Amino acid sequence: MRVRFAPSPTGYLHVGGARTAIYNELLRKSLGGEFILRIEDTDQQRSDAAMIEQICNGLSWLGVHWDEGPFLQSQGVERHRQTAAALLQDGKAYRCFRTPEELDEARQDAQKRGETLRYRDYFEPATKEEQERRAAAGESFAVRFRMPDSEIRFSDFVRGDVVFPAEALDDFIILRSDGSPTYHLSVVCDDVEMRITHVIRGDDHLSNTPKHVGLFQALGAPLPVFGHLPLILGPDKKRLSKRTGATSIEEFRDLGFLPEALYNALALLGWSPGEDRELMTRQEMEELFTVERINAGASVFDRDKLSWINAQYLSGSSLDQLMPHLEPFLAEVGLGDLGDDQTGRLERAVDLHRTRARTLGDLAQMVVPYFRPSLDYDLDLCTKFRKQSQLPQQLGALVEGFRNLESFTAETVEQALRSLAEEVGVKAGALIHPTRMALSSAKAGPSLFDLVVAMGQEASLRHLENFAAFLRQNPIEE
RNA sequence: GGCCCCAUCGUCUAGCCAGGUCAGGACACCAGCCUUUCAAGCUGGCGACACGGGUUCGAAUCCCGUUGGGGCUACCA
Repeated sequence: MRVRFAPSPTGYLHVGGARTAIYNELLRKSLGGEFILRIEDTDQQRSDAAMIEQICNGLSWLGVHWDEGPFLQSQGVERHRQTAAALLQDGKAYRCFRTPEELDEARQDAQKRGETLRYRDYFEPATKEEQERRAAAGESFAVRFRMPDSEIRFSDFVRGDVVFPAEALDDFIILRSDGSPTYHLSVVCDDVEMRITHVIRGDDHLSNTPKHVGLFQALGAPLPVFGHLPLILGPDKKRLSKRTGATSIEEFRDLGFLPEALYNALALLGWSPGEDRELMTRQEMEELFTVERINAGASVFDRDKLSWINAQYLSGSSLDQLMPHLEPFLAEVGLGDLGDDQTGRLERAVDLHRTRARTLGDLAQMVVPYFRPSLDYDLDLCTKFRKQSQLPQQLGALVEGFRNLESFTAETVEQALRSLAEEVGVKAGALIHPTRMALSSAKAGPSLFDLVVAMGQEASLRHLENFAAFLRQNPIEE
């Protein structure tokens, strides 16, 4: 079996395209075969080389692998033209000498009468002899495919059997008057050439499929199996657009989502393996994937669910998997050149905070205090502590207690803090909370004793001393 | 307008094809537990078969219609 993902490089890789690519890959993996990447750049004006690279990069980042390509559709134009010529020769297509203006006018007239213009009802194709005579005389023409005069039916594994009555079908252009092939001709030619067996693409092509079926038949090529994926909607239930949030894969990457998480989320959008399975490894998805379980209805892309899935991957992945993805975000918060000697501390810190983060950006932010020589404390957040006149000296005692510890572990640190609390007659919490503030300038976070150990003895003492000094300088008298 | 497609909690969905479980799960939200705090985790709660007709002892499930969404109707893809 051979599948293809065939984006047109008129824009970046968006979530809809990415999901189509994912389903293609999943089907390929579950059935075995080849996955071909083909860039549909027949519209040269709107195609852009930078976009092609962006699409490939997006797929690579997501972890979608293709076996062949990327092939540029534009490289096949000569072959497509020859196909059109053969169709013309066989009388399966004909030269159309009407100008676009003429057609436009006829269409508008029909519109006024409340009708839809059907080319083949209004314009009798010229006889073959006349066609050749006028062409030889240098008259400009487009090549129009003669649709069969019968209904077209095909089966779609998402929709079931789809029937288009003969009256709804019309002859359509396969070669423009400048000799360039149109999309419909090119896709079919390439799908035939590449021996594609399964065509998975967006819903918007469902109505185009009868044209393609007509072409496949005229070419005497076996029909591939079709599957048309429903649209992905934004939270407003309208087609996903930039107005309502991120739409490109790169945006999601920059927002701090892991590729595995996005892949999982996108796979679940319109497909479900049943049995209430949601979080799956790629291998599990490949094993569980069947086209029969793809939904026909459009679905809203839920950012909250993606965030949750991302959080699950953030806490579930190994540090080895996680760290490379985190790197760019560390750089963004000024932690780009931490030196190898800090790797251990960094990993401990990441490990401590990963269950608290939803995105890589969150995580990078949380880790910042571990690598700052001193922290800025927020006066308002510290109001409570500033009112406690005994606190600076208690923290001083804590510094001494920590300094004298022979081994610096969560247990020994906890013991030291608790015994000091008992000594000075306060609850442990009365020392725990200011210590957390001292070390992280935050009022909440991981278990304090884990935090102290991850911070390290030297840095902990330094922050504690700084914080005590800050409190002495900013007291609130009561 | 014509043709084609779609319709279960706010969202993603299971169930539909082979009618018969309090319509199940997840996200979000709310509450409780855990706890030095915040998360995570655990427990519970809230919440849906778009509407109207049929067929049937019985309909989310089958049929028809309505409404609402979407696509195509290009010498765009």
